[in-house]
Amino acid sequence: MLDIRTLRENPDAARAGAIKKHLPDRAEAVDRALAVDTELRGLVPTLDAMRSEQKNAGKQLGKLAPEEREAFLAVQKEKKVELHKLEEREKRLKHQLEEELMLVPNIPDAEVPEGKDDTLNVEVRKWGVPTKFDFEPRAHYDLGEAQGWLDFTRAAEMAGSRNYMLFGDLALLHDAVLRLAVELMVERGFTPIDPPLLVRDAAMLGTGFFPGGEEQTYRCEKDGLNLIGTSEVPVTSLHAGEMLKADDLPKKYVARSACFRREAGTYGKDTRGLYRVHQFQKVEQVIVDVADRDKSIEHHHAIVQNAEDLLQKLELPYRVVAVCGGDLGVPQAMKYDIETWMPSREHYGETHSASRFYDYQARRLNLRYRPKESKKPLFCHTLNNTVIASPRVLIPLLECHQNADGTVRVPAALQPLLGGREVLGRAL
RNA sequence: GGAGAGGUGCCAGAGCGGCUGAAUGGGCUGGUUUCGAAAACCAGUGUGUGCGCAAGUGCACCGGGGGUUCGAAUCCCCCCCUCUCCGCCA
Repeated sequence: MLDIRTLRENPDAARAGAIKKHLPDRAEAVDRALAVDTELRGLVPTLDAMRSEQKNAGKQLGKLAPEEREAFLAVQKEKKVELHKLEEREKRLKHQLEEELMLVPNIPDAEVPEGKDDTLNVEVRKWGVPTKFDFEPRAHYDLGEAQGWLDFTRAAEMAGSRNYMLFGDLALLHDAVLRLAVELMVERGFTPIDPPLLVRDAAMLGTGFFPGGEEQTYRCEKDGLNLIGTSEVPVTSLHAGEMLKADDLPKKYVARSACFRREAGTYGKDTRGLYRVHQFQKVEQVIVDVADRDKSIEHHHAIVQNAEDLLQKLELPYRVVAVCGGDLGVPQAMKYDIETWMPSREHYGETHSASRFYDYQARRLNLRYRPKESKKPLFCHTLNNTVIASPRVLIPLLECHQNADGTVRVPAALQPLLGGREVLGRAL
């Protein structure tokens, strides 16, 4: 969340930010928060004075003559009732302020392009060229089913739509690509993590998925737990409530986990194949560092580069886009997506999402560090990016690397993880 | 699931109705000492928020939320978490 002071000093920036994100109702939260804040600030001095008086009165009690005591206590009792009423109101206002503040989106950076949805994202750069075929290429679902690698029918039968099962070499490829991603990141100094998949609301709220993302989240109501849609949630929450040492920063983590998404409201969208599914595996990179905007931007570029390097090892053409305001999430200040070429879609399809938050998440998570120079604790900055998400990345892997006979070429980087094999599948 | 023990500042750990925002130790900062360092010694050092140019000062905060009381870190209730034992189980 934003600092209430930011709202007081520059409410227009917060409002404009929500508008740029095409969240007009969230812009209204700015004004509601400020109204509550004003009321609260009017109340507090009165309350402080009353409490101060009460405290001192208590200390004087012992000095009083016994016959004076009874009258004194009667007066104190009355004052207590009055104080209690005001304290109730203070409590309500504080809760309200917290609620409204949680609704106010992070302010998008100036460099975030204007636009209402992903069609207005702006291409930043491209690597490789969309694959050309001298034969009729197959879509991954046709290829996969023909090879006996994929079964959507039975998966849907037992688990509902948007489910899949991977078999044989495709199951191995899926695992190999995830392992390659983890290896690359560990080489680059990231600490591997296997995180919890079920988390409390605090983690969802802290990372900015709640309020707002409840409909996208599978919830285990019996235990009050939520299945994560990304390991960003448990990993960024790792140090919630802590006071980190400046010397221990930056923290760089890479987590591999299953991810679960309800995909509510996407009926009829991307219904075929492995593109939009309820459950997938993702390797995610997370950085927690000091509160320095330039450093955050630097990290941001670095984590995008990490993902690009992996895609290049996988020999997949991709492009990087700067995500526009309307396609930006509530907590993000700036986001790059990486889109990988998917022949069956005849388009680049989103495979990665790299966000920087500055201190927006850290503030919600109460994630702080003690800077070296000043002694005042500051909120950390957080960032994250996909390293790889599978099976979605299997779409370009199968489709771009397919041969005319239906076999699939294995990029050199993956061969050691697949027993040295250069080709998967049989001639169809 | 059953039975106990506990959650206090950056960390460890006392306190168990007012004199406690909190002993003590560690850490950290500054100083003395030293050619320099270590050690030793001295001093300072919580977080948030209000007022103030500042020095300073009011208030809140001892896992979270309620309650008792003129007054709660301390007493009572609920919840969360950690640990030990028993049961169950991968």
